[in-house]
Amino acid sequence: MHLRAAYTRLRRRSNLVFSSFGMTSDQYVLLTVLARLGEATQQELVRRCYSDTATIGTMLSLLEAKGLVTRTPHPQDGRALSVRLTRPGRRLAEEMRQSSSGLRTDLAALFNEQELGKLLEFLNRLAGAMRPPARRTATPPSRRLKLLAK
Amino acid sequence: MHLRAAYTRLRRRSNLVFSSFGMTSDQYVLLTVLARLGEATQQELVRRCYSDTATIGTMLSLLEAKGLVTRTPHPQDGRALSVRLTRPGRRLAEEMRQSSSGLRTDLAALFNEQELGKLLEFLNRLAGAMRPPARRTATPPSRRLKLLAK
DNA sequence: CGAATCTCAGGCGAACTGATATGC
DNA sequence: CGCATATCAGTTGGCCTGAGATTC
Repeated sequence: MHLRAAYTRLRRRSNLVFSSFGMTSDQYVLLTVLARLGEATQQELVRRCYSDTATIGTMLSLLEAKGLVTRTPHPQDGRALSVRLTRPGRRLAEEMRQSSSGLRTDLAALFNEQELGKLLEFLNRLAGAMRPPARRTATPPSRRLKLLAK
Repeated sequence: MHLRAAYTRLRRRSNLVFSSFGMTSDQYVLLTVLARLGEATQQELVRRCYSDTATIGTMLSLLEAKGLVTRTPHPQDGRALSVRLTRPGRRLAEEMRQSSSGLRTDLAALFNEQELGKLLEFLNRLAGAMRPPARRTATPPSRRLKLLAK
């Protein structure tokens, strides 16, 4: 519940900030991750944004229509797409970052360095434990059955 | 981003657990909050679930249709509804709690008592800072203007 | 062949907005 | 009257599933 409270409120406030750009916090995350990577396959963005392929694909095609990203065939892997920010995309990401500086300042004021380290470590631990079951190339031979749907 | 990772993964895993009941983690939260309160107005559930009136209203009318909750006029306040779990509602909440015991065990194993205390305190601090602007019965006489929307 | 990347179609739960009725 | 509680209608963004095409 605490996690829920913190996350939903942060997201709500972020959405408020970004709504003036006609963007959402999820789209901001995507742009920011992309800005940091420079170039990435959709698959990689899926992992880094904790989303799924269909959603990321849809979001990217929207951002592409807005001229914020480009998607070109990946040189080494014909299946994949290489996604990059365009100049306007990079600019928008920067503008959004600046417009959320107040929010980030507020957040930074909440924790001292040591506390922040601990908090991030705790969240990391939690996210690690909740990692989706590692993709197995073949489903393990046998598995406890826990169906019992209502 | 860490908060995002932890929350989305936890929610995803929870949804997986609860999908066998045809329920979502949000609905589980609502049932659980209601079980703890015994009786509540929708407004109170909105606050405790960090949601909004329209969403809670829709969710409750669905749960009511399933026979899990009842909504009766509030005795003291004619505007409000008094929401309660039905017997089946209480039973389902308990079944869902049990079916998620494995998940909760996994979570509990991640932190010792002191760490858990710190984590909850940190999240509390964060949620507190992100609290939506306190409802003012009359907008305060003057207020720093920070509009500057794009 | 199996496995991975991506697209498409459809459906769904939850969030948000704006309007409305009603009771404080 | 203003304010609060709740409902309704409509829209949206994101998640999910299942199907298919393509490439490794």
